[in-house]
Amino acid sequence: MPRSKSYDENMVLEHAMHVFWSKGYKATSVRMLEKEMGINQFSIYSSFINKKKLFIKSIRKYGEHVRQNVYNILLQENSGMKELEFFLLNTAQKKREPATSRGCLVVNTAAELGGSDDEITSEVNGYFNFIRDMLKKVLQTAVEKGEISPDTDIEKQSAFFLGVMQGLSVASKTMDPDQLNDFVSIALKQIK
Amino acid sequence: MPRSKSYDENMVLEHAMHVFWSKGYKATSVRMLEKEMGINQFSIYSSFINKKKLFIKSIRKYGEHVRQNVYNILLQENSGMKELEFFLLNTAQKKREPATSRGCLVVNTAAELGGSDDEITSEVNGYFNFIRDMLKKVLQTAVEKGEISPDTDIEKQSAFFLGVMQGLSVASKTMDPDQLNDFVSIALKQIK
DNA sequence: TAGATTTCTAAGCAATTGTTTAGATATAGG
DNA sequence: CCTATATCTAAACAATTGCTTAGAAATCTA
Repeated sequence: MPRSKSYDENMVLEHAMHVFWSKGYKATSVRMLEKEMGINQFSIYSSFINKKKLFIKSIRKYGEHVRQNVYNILLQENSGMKELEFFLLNTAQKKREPATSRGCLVVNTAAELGGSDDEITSEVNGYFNFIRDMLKKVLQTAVEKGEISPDTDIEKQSAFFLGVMQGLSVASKTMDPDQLNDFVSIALKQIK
Repeated sequence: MPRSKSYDENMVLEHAMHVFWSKGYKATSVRMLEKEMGINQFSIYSSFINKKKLFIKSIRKYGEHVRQNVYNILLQENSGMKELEFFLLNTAQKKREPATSRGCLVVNTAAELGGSDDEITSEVNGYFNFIRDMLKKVLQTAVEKGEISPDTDIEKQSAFFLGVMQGLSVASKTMDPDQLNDFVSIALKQIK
């Protein structure tokens, strides 16, 4: 009997994610979301309840996005040091593209909202746990492949590379490509 | 003939800086600034023109603050590797104190506002140039003292440690003290 | 002490914020 | 082809935003 939705919740959520990614949480108004998502405020609230819940869903969507388009190589079963090296040098080089100068949505969120909201904080922590777990696995594989020393302290190194990636997100907005390259190169050289 | 100001512009600016530091630019309202600075909106606008200009002055004030209270050791003429090591391990350990979980105001600003405003962007860049120059000098001294190899590429290493410090600001909000320690330890070990 | 001049108080401004609501519109099942 | 029910449009909501203003209060010079 009911009327059917004229939009795909998954599609409009992806648009919302990009707005939050570009502008940050506070600077994104519901009016902007309306335009960018292509649906009315009523529809936003009926699908996502309120702005904060939409933001949290956007962070999750961002997680899906990077899994598929950014960390896909690192998430492959046999990815090791070569892939990590390629990934880091590659993201350092991508600086010129404006899409990269947005940095990481989750790093931006951690910086903007700090620990001011519990739900958002736990979402942020969940994301970084995922990144660290991914790094652990990559480093473990690298050891098994003999690319790095079997004495490598994977726990410490995964914390290190997570820190480097967080720094990279900020640095991508403030450093030129050469400096970014230096930063990443030294981070990598250290483990060889 | 005129009436005299009942507040010290320098004092109230310091209070404004702390509000921006804790809450970020967008999340800080002029009403909050009124309360925290202890003066009326009229006085805020008569002394600082508008919110953005007050924010920029707050960033500069933050620069003074860290020069005197955070980087004072590193800024001493003969500071080298020992001081850099002490500084990094120390800030990694200070995590439990809530004052530290605010991260760095300028990193937060870079993340929140990206390149959305030219004046603010150039203020952010100026700050990071100062940090990198400070690091260069410290590393140069470390070479002269024989603490690190004379072959050290100071340009690259200063970019690296700047990136580490930017990462540290984000990580201080998301990592536990042990992980922070691991992050910093590896960053330091690499140069020895 | 008088008066010129600035600072302060506090109310008010229009614009924007997140969120809600009333009524028109469309659609699937009987 | 109805009609129940959900979706949409668009206007409105109170609260808050950054900023301004009119008038009262205070102070230094003369």
